[in-house]
Amino acid sequence: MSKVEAKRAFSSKKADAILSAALQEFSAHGFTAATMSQVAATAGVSKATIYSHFDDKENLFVALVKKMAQQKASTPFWEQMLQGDPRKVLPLLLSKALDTITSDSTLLAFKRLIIGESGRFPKLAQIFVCNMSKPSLEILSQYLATQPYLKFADPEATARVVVGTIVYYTQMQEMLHGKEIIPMDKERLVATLVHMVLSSAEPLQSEDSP
Amino acid sequence: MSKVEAKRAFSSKKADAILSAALQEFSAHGFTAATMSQVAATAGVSKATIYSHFDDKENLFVALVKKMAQQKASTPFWEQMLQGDPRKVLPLLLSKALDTITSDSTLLAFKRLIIGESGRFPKLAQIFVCNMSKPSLEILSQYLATQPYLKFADPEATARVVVGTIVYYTQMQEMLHGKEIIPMDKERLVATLVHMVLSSAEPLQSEDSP
DNA sequence: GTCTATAAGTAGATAGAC
DNA sequence: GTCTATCTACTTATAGAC
Repeated sequence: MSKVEAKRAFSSKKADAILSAALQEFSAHGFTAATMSQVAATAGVSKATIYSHFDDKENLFVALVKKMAQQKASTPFWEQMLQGDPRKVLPLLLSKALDTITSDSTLLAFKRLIIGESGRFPKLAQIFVCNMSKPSLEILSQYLATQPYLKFADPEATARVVVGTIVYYTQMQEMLHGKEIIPMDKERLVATLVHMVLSSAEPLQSEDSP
Repeated sequence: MSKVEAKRAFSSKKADAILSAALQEFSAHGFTAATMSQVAATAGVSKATIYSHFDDKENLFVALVKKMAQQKASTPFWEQMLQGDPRKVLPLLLSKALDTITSDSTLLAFKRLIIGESGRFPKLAQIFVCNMSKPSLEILSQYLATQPYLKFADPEATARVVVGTIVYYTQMQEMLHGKEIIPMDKERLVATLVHMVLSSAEPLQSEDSP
């Protein structure tokens, strides 16, 4: 990659270090409580260097969210898992999704940040929705809509129920520290959700008798 | 109520005004960005008066959350709605719940605040879960478990799916400003969710043939 | 109990040396 | 391009008058 291209993509060694530090600091303390001095220290640069790369604190925050949005929009993983019989695929997928989401504490803190600042930075919340929520809903909805032996009356709405259940569970248990207050076994939830999804579909034609 | 009782309940005219102002300011700007000067101005008192009622800023925040938790834990409304045939009750209840949640912008901002600060104030997040989330789940779970003509394999998990769907929808559409990005008609979601809940239950015995 | 005035500290942002 | 040193504004919290 040429120097010009690197410049166009806003990526340099220092800038990356700054954005990485910004992720840490903003996630840990929130937008306002995070200080430019601490971001500089974590990034191993001076404050002045930050200001030479980013206009101001707000701008740094915007750049961070945009970077995370395009980086974490890794849908290919889900797409390759969503193939085959829902009775086999859904339990595995949802179980795996729950494990992945609950174990990524960096992403957890980042989501706290986005939601917490969504009132003051609506545009950034929309970037998050556009790049991270929308693709998940669309991929799952698409999968449900194209099942050969199952007819879902409203695949889009069904996808909302599925994703909503997963997201709500992780928010309650992990994000809001509700594990001990409202305990719920992960597999119980997955089993119930899968059962609800499958029983709501009409069998389109018997797969045993062609 | 005697003066002593009023004191015991930590309620005085000034303290109430301060807590009310704190709700506004913290909700609008977040914990750190909200200033004690602005809280004082909104409450119509001086900063020193705030510090005579509450030890410090953090303490004021804690007092606010505790007050909101006991005030907004208004379950009696839902309890009286949850009576009768689920096929009639659930559509009405869920539709009403969505309307109520999406229209209360004060509560919306407060939830942003709780989630945003849940990393730095885990205890407050737990108070929220304990007083606002847990009761909803329990009441709905109880209702599902006691249906005479429907047998739910796991009422608790089913309640998670229902509440999760509702909460996720309001978070996406309202909290994160996703209305135009991922539009979804409210009634479509309710219809699909109700269908999924009912179709997942086993008919316990015919209600037409006793 | 409540206010005015102020102390003490820290934030974001920049000027100028290298 | 990056750093050190600094400026200005604002924050929490309090001391002392009423």
